[in-house]
Amino acid sequence: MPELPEVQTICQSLSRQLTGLRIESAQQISKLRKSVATADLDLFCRGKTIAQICRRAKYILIHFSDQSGLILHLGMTGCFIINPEDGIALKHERVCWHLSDGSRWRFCDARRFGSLQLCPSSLSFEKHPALIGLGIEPLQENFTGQYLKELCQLRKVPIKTLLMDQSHVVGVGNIYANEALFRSRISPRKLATRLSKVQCEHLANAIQDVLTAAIAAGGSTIRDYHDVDGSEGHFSLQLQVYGRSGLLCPNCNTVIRRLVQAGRSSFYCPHCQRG
DNA sequence: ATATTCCCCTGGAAGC
DNA sequence: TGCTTCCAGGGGAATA
Repeated sequence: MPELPEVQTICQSLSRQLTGLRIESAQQISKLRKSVATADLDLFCRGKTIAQICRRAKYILIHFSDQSGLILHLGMTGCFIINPEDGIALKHERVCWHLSDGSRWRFCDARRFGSLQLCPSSLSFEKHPALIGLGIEPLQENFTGQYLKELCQLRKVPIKTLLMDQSHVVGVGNIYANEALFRSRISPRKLATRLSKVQCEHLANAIQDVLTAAIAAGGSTIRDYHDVDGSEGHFSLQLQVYGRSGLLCPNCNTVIRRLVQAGRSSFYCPHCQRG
């Protein structure tokens, strides 16, 4: 479900609502792809204060004041709800934390592709196995056309597959890979190694532009994604190719096509994206 | 080492 | 109305 803009939006909301609160107790209600037994989770979290919440790739990092923390991933359908304690489990509620202000922070996830991992104070977040192999943050200043060109060199994968590989560039998933390629007029099938310097410049800029615009719009709600307060992301209205096969290209009126790459749908305009 | 394929799981939409 | 099939913002393990 969530890519960088959605995770960023959720992090900002969590940060506003949870920073400074203490965890009274924690409970795992049912398992996720990676999760922690209730007894261990409760022992780990109990009495700790939430100092800071930030994002790395599509992971949410909960920093406690004792330097330990939690590493959360939303998978495809994960979401959070924070509301007054009512003692009633929500549908698909997987983990919950009881907080010092009387509220309950719930991690819900229908498909259970999400994950929860512990990061002890003895281990810095960057060295945690979940985060150690991750690639560059695309909104960082050193993510340039030149950097992307070097990444593409020697790689005989389609550029779209490379963009979605979190060990190279993080945060770009299926929606924004498709949109960035459309904006830079590059075919999703083009082999990474065959991109020119200029195309890499355009693509790096397109990735930054589309992610920035999506963050400003609060992300893209296609079906499941909602912010912590339940609100939808409005960037879905600005999507130009994602999910639009059979509809007309906004630039040239050619019919947008769908193809499958590495098991995921790609959407593109066969006329605009010939490069 | 690096690149596709399959699987994890649930629910909504579309087709018959 | 109901059953079946396909599809979904991710990632990791098992294959080629």
